[in-house]
Amino acid sequence: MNYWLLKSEPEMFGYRDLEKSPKKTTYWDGVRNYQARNTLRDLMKKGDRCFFYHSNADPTGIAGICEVVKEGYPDFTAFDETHEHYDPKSKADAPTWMMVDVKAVRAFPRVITLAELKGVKGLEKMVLLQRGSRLSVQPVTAREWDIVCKLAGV
DNA sequence: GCCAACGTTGGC
DNA sequence: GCCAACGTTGGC
Repeated sequence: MNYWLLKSEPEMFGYRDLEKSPKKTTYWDGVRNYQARNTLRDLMKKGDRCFFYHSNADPTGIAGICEVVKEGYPDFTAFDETHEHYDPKSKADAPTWMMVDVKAVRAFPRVITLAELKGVKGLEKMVLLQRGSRLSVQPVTAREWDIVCKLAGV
């Protein structure tokens, strides 16, 4: 199994929104970065687990865990002129952008904040904590995963 | 609201 | 292919 971290702004869509979604599942649309797109398209597999990270939030941090339930397929919001994620460069017969479906697994008993993660031994190389890191879909190692889950008490 | 870091665009 | 300008991300 592989591990990932997904960023979302909770004012737009937070972990609670995922839990309240039908079947606790949603499509992860709106990723408009090629490196993140490649991860969604090529690397994320059914059953993989993801941290759900709240960015631009108070506090910023990891709110819970979700699971990949559908592997990469075209992000159809890019085809819709009326959608805020519309991208005229992406065509239905040659889609530029991809998405996966994720399902809520469990909320952390408390948000594990970015500030807290920064001091933790073993997380020094976590992508999230690298200077200037902006990737919205990023890999997490099994070791990092275990450390964070232990911190959260799950 | 500020601003540093990053990715993309487009002129040359 | 270089690089300046621009737009976006995201912490604070």
